This record gives sequence, C-alpha cells and structure tokens, in this order.
Amino acid sequence: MNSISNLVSGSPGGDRTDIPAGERPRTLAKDVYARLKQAIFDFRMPPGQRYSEQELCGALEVSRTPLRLALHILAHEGFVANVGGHSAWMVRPLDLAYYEDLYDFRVELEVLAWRRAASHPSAPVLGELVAFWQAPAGQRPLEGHHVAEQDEMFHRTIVGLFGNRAMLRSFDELTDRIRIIRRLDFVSPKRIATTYNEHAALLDAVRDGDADRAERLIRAHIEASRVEIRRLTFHHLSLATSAARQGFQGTGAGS
Amino acid sequence: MNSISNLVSGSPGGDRTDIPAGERPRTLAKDVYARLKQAIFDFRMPPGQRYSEQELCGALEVSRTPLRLALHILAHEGFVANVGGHSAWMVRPLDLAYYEDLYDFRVELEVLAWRRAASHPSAPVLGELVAFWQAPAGQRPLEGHHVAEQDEMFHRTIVGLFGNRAMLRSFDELTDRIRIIRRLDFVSPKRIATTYNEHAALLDAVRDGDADRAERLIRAHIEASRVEIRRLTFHHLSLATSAARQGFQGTGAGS
DNA sequence: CGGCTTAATTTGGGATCCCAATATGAATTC
DNA sequence: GAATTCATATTGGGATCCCAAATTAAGCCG
Repeated sequence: MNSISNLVSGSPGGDRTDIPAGERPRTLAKDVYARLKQAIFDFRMPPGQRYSEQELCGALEVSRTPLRLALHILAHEGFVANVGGHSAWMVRPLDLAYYEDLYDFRVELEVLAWRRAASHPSAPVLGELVAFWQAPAGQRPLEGHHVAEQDEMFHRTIVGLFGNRAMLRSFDELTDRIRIIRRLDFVSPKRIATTYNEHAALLDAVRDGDADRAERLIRAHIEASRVEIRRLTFHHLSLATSAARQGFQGTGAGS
Repeated sequence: MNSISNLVSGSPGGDRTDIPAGERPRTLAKDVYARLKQAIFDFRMPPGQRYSEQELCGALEVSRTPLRLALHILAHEGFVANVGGHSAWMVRPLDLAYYEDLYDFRVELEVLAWRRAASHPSAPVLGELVAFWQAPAGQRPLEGHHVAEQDEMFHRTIVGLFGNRAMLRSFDELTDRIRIIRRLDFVSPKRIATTYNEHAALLDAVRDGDADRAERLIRAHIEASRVEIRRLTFHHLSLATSAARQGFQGTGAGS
C-alpha cells in the first residue's frame, strides 16, 4: 500500500452496462486521462512527486498502453512532465506566478463576456442562473463541492452564451488549469455566502444592461477569489508538498 | 502511390513548448505529431478524407505506437477525429463558422495586447519588429511563406511581451487553429504590401502611446485579413475537397 | 431487381515484449 | 572518509501481437 493506492477510485466494478443506443466510445485511455486529471486536481497526486508508469499502472489497474496515451496528453497540456530522459513522470509543481497570469487572463476573458452579456437585449436562458443564485437565502445549497461546481457552471454559462465557441474552449482550458486551486475557495461559509451575493449582483447588472457595472463587479469578484486563493494556497501548498516529501505513508502500516 | 505518400517529408521542427526549460529528447511520437500537423496545415491531408492508422504508418514510415500517440493528441486538440467506433481517422473538416469565432476571439485578444502595448512606457524589444516592418520599401522580403512566418511572429511577439504566459499559450493555440487558412492570406503582392503598411502603422501607434488608435488599427487589420481569408477559403476549399473526393491521384498513373 | 441477412475483412483499442538510455548503489581507489 | 568507477536495476520509447467491434461485401430470399 503506497501513496497512490487510492487512485483506483475510477470505475466501481460492474460497468458492463451494454449501451443500447447511446453513442459512448468510452475508451480506457480516456477514462485513465480523466481519472489522472481528477487525482491531480484532488491533490491525491501531489505536485513534484515522481511516479513511474509501472506504479501508475498498478494503482489504476490498467496496462501501460492506455496509461501512456493519457500521460502523453496530460504532458502535452502541461499538467505532468517527464523531466529527464528516462527518469519518471511527475505532476508539474504549481507555479504561483503562473496562476497570477491565469487569473489575469480569466479576468479579461470574463470582462469581455459580461460586457457583451450586459449589452445583449434579451437573455432568456439566464433564468436558470437567476433561479439558483438569487434564490432566497434559506434555499441556497451550501455544500462546498456543489457550490464549486455550480460556480464553475455559472461563469462558463456566461462565456458560452455571450462569447463564442473559440472563447469557450479557451475558457474551459483556463478553468481546467485553475481548478486545482480554485476548489480551495469554497470552504468557508463566509466565502460561499459572498459568492451568492456577488453572483446575484452580476445578474442584476446584466438585467439592467449596465455593462460598466458588470465589468466592475466581475473584476472585483474574480479579484476577491484570487486574493482568497492566494492565501489558501500557501497553506495547502506547504501541506501537500510536505506530505509528498514524507511519502504520504503515515496512514497505515508500512510495507 | 496514394494521396498521402508525400507525408514522408522531414520535420520542420516547430515545437513550441511554452513554459518549461527547453528539454528536447526528440521522440518519434513528437516528430510524427509535428509532421502530421504540418501535413494538415499544408492541405496535404485534405479535411474530410479518411485515413487508417495502417496507411498513415506506411506513409510516415513509423510504427503504430508513436503514430497513435500523436493521433490521440491531435484528436484531443480537435484537429482530427475518429468518427464512428472503428471507422478511421479523418482531418476535421474546417467549419467556416468556427473560423469566424476564432477570428473574433483573436481580435479581442490582440486588442487587449495592443492596448497594453500602447500604454506601456518603454518597449525596447520592439526594435526588431520596427526594423523588419518599417524597413524601406526596397528592402522588404516579399516571399509569401517568409512573410507569413514573420507575420505570425509579429503578432505573437506583442502578445508575449504585453500579455502574459496564459494569454500567450491561448494565443498560440488560436494561431495553430487559424494557420491552416491564414497561410492563404499571403499570396498576392498587394496583400503583402498592405500587411507591411498596417504593421508599420500599428508600431507607430504604440510608439506614440495611442491605445485607441492601436485598437482601431488592429481591429481593422485583422478584419481585413479575415475578409480576404473568407474569400480565398471558398476557392481553396472547393479545390481541396474536390481533390480529396477524387482521391488526389491525378498526378500520375492511376492504380 | 430490391431489401435484408450473414460472412469476411478492416479498423482501432489494448496487452505484451524488447531495448537503449538513465538512474541507482555497491565496490573501489586515492 | 570522500570522490570515482562500474555493475545492476529501473525507466520510458517503440515494435509487435491479439482481439472485439464495426465496416464492407457477398449471398440469399422475397
């Protein structure tokens, strides 16, 4: 039992459901790709830690072929890297300066989308967003993971509706990269409540067609998130890296 | 001898790894990736045409392992796709509407970068750009491919200097996707001359610190390119697709 | 002759094997 | 004791093989 033994979380046994008519190419490689990515985002594969293909095969219970496919795509995207020639794979250590860049970019992308949203005359599809984020305080879901998911959806929806496909694709990549630290933002109830309020205000600005106000709000909103993250990250970062350094084996009996 | 026999061309070595320290282990898979991408951009693999892994192996003179690696990355990026379950690989047919989106996005990205550039006080690195694009009319290189390359470099440099790494990465992807049709823009001497003039004007605006003028110019510049492309593409598109439909075998003796 | 079933072939996903390059650690030397 | 050398284990890249699914072509029946 080692540090990555919990990577097997993926498929819970009987996934032999023969698809009747649904288009589901479901390859092992894609599965592995998704699971690895998830493991990275969940800090179950701490940055900096090294993994050989063999041990990853063992942990994920797949052969090398699909694993390598996933690994190479992940590497191409910059999430992992095999440093030297024949060393091993490692999760790219998260570079705080780079996250500043990501947030800067995100601000500009969203400003664009929100300005367009506010300039748009009708926006019927916003109804669902309004329903969720402007719900009475008593009916608001407060569970961290759920809110985080809805938050991602919220921002993505705007970019998708008022940007275009190219912008959305770029935004999705951006979100992917940020996700690993963004999740740390939805832990305290205070932050969650703030998120509800800020989202509600944004929707109001859009409804009023006030692009300038929308821009101001989205800038402030993302900035608040960024500041929060900046603080949390240092905490989590030290935890994760120190845990990785110790091999993460303090949970049970050693080998 | 079939339509893709000319894929064996050497690698032009254009791999841009963004952030990391330049490690270059030169794997076959990366080579194949670059060569396939190049072949796609050069219309040597017409969109819509189907290719089996086997024939690609033959054409590229590699085994399936590195080929599949490259193919899957290309697929992940959306350049190719294997439609049905076990059909074959095909180059994604270029969707004109999507290119409109790409250009829209590009405009916004560049506007951002150029505005920042104009707002920036000093910009010593612009010297090289000035030297090339504001050179006396007699000393301007006019060869299409070369100008296209320099043009790409021109826009990329600005984004790289005045944007940030995240923006640059996104811009690079954007450029990748646009390249296939953008190349068609640098064929007529008139367009090339126009490009020189517009680039020169942009650099002037930046030197004068006039962000508004820079924005107006870059918008017009990209729009002109877009319009030109829009026209050319229809021409080339019909050529490419009809050629692909006929198997592209009119060059020599039939089978 | 046209629509349907079925057999043969092709295709891509995955598993296994081999190998050169590299890292690791023990033995050796100064 | 510290640096160096060298043998060994490990690692990832690539090649080959197998297989289920899917396409295609042939065959059949109405």
